[in-house]
Amino acid sequence: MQYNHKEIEENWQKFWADNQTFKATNPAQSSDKGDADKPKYYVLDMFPYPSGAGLHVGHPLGYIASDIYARYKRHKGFNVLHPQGYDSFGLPAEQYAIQTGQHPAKTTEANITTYRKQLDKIGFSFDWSREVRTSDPAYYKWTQWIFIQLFNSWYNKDTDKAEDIATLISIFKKEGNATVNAVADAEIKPFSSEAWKAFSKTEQEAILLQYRLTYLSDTEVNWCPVLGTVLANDEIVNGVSERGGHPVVRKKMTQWSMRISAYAQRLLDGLEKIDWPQPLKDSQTNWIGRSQGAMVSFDVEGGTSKRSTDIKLSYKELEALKELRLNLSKAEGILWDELKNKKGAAKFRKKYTIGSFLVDYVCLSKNTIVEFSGKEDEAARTAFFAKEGFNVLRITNEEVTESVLKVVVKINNALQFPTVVKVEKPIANSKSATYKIDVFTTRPDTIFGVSFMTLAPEHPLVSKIVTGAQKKAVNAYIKATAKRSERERMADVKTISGVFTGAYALHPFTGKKVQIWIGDYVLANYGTGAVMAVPCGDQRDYDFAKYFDIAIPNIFEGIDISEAAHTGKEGTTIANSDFLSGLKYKKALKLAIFEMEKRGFGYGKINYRLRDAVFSRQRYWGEPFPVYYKDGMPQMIDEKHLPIVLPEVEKYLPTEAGEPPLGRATTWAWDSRGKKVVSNEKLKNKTVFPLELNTMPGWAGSSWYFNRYMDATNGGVFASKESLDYWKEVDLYIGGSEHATGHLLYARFWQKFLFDKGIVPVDEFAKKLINQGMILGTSAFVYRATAFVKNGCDIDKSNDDVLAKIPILFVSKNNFSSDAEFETVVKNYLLDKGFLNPNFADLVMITKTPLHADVSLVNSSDELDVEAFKKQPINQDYKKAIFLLKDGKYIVGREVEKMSKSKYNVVNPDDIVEEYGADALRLFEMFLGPLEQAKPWKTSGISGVYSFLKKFWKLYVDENGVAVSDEKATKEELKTLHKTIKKVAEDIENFSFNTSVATFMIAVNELTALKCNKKEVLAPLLVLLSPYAPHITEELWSKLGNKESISTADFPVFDAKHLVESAKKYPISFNGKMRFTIELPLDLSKDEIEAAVLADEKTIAQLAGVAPKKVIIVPGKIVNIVS
RNA sequence: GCUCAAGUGGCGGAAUUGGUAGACGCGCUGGAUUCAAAAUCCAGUUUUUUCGGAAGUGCGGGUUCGAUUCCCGCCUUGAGUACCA
Repeated sequence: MQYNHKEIEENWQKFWADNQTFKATNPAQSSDKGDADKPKYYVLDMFPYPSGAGLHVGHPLGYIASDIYARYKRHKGFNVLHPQGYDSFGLPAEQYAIQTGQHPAKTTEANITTYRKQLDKIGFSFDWSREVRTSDPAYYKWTQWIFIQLFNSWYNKDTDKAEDIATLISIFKKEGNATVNAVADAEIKPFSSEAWKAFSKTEQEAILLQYRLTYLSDTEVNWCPVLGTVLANDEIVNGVSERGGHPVVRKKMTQWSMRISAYAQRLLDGLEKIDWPQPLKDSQTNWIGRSQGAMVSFDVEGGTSKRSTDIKLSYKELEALKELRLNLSKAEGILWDELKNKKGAAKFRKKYTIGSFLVDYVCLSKNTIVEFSGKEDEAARTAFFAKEGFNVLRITNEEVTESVLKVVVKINNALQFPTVVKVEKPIANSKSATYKIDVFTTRPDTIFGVSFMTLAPEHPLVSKIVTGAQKKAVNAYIKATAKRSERERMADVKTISGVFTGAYALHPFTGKKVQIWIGDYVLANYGTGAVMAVPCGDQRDYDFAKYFDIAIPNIFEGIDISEAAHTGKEGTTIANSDFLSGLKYKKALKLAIFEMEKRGFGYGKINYRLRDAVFSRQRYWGEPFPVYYKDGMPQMIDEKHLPIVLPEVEKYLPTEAGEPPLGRATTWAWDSRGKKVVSNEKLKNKTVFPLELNTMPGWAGSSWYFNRYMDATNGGVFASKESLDYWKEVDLYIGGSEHATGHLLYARFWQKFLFDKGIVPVDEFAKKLINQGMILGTSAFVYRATAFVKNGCDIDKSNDDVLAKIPILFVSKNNFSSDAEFETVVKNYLLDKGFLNPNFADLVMITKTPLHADVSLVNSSDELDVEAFKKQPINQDYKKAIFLLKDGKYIVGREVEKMSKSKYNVVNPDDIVEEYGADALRLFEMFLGPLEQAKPWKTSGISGVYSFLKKFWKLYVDENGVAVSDEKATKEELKTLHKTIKKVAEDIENFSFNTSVATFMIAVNELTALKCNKKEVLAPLLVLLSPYAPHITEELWSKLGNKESISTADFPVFDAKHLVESAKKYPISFNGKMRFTIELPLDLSKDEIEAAVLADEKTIAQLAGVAPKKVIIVPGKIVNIVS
């Protein structure tokens, strides 16, 4: 009986589908399988976008790996959830629709059918009963629902989580917005509770919009005119659109945004507790871009500014303070032990200066001071602290020594119910200055090196401060900058440009005048759009100063800055900086911030690069928003009425008026009374309102699909609580690294939000993530000879004739090794065959042009099927071409490139499955190399795993059918089996699938050599191999008489006793170089080994009479003789 | 520029608490079988060699009895990212 992969695979794929073998059971569902008692394991692949091209062999790589792991976990007794679905909204289907008029839903449906067929052929253990499609209204109903939840939430920095907007409204009603510590729009005006109540409904809504986690605002967006839509930052690569490479410009539009910036710190912190690849974590860290520094406010010269006259704390005083902090009294120490563990919003500091007072403890976020009573100036202190907005709690030494817990309770109460509340004050500054320039800096320690300031040309202050004389130049510069696209500005980093505004700022410490410039090296949308320039410490500032001849004061001790700025910070000592002089970076940084805070013109701040994510797209094929507009204010449609289904349109293009495609829909208005979508004609009615015309971006649906799989068919809720609590999170997530700053960041953001709202039980959705490497194609090249008449030669009629005679010629790779040789070979051939007149030989030059040849025409020895090549329709022109062979073969050149149609190197998995079977494909994809690594595909290699499968089959089956005996296995056979169990289990746990395929090959080679046919060995071996090659193992499993699928058979247990050895072939090395081996019993002592080795004649020969200096013996491992 | 990852036969790759470098497979060479081919089986395949050996994991150094593995410097390739103050 021969191994017939086709028959076997078809049968078992049908069996699995008919029996729903891989359907995962939820705990609530009644189950005859008893799966709910098993521990759960959730294995997920990043679901694919079903493109028209179908799958190539690179796509299933990750799916095969996750499938092996899922199957392994089933053998190990887990209840495994392994679902699959489609990210089916997207641009390609829409663009196809624009070109052909075909509805994207239709194209998508057809593509999904193709994908499903291809996937089914590979034998995945997906639970298809849980399939999701993001474009299915039953699915996007819940995407819309999540959007509404975001709209109805705000981010409370005090509790550090998202809260219902109702809590915010009740605060507004009670005390206005002064006490609210929220992540919100930058420009929010303060108002009292009375003012809030006096606002109209629309005004109130406009204010709330500034706090909501998804909000509508006029934002500068990346507009791509060719695609007719906005793009998110991560959809732009090198200044052009990721899809299609079209130019992108900045444009102001009213857009929905997601307040992801509220989660910047938590997204960063969360990375520590998830097992994701380091490079991916690095790129998320980079993208979030946390930088620690200070906000500093500079006054613009003009008013009658009064400088703060506060006495600054000298370095000595600071040191003394530090001393105080370390030497606490007994009571102080006891209390500090309790307070220091408080984190986050109630974090305490000890011995801190407030104004000119030193307080014992302070919780800055809660504006609460705790100090021991009995200080001389208590009355003055209380008054000052109250003025500054602090709540003071006084305690006594006795209280603490008696019961520190009581004191802590007292403090906690004070924190919860503060009597005085601080008014969030802007940087307090000398009020007389007309304008201030706020800057963010990561190097407040270098503030004495400031010699000028630079504003972004777009900075709103520019027009206000520019002086008469400079107005013309400044305006011209702004105009010139605006004309340049973002891309030009980015590409052109080297050119230094800028204009002096004529205005001066005052250095906050020294009061010295510094020039204010504008320059396009300062970006309007990062930080405050302005920088304090420290030319000696920043290369860009340095270049700018050099170019415009501005002073470059040196504030670094012993550093030469005549050539370049000094950007290092460790080990540098600050000089010429007043109270900072003589300090190292770290201390100077702290002290500078300390002084700024004390004097009120600056404060320590953490800045993030992460911007809020624009959530509107001017496209058709995406989720519609559950939003209508009343009085220009967005209104959410009640969740009862979801989904709001995508309307039909005639054309998928924007309207003539420039509205998104949904602007073409004729039935796209919301009847607020009838609670349904109605015809636009009814918009005249007072209760009918226009619906949102934008759709959601591609990442909306993919930001939560992993939760939906847990309870995919639930019509009542997003997923039931029991299901969410049971499956919790993805245990293993496999997919490409290209989603690092897109999908994987947004999904983490939504998960954290859903967690805050108590909807999901965990705040990170995937415990472990693996990025599979790309499979590259191995392109094949043929080399065409092209003849030219050399430059400088007279071109006359005869030259044309010379070239006309030369035929199209392809030269086999084994004919030449260099371009020169190529030319010689071709010329010799042409001369030989009379295609070239020897008189003109020197006039003609031959060059080599490599052309892609279809890889399917090349065999495993790189030999091209020339006849088939000529027959290909695309090679019409080469029908009569001459192929210059060698040894009767045409050998192609090879090069590794990305798989793509245009390179003719795409391999379709269907063809591989047809010829070698799904099991061979699965084994081969794993055998190619480590999962995470990029590696080239070469179809010829598959013969190795294919013949392995045939050999494997032969262990069980001979000409007459199954030939497995019940005899006891030999020691050798058991050793092979257990060696294999151990290695394979370790490999799967470590995701080292390539090495376990090698292990299987070794096992089969050994068992074949031993002529093993014992069931005792062969039955467990089937289970071991079944995750990798499920079809052949199912077939043999049933042939052995089993009635159930192999998929839940117990994984064989490793028993170390089968691997125990009595002797070891010791490698004997001399000075670390292995020379020969000696077999010795393993139970010898060190001395016995040494004696035996030194007595051996090979050792004596090697030593050649020289006495060994030292003998190193590691029993069971190695012997090393030093001579 | 910065950050990260990786450099091992003709090719994909294996080997890490530092202990026999090149497992396994492809390709190649020779042989068996066959009228022939495919398939299958057997042997060989890092380099060099005076057939005893010797050298060898990108390059240079270091630590060690012993380094593909650890440390320092450099080179190359790949990926990500960038006027981020």
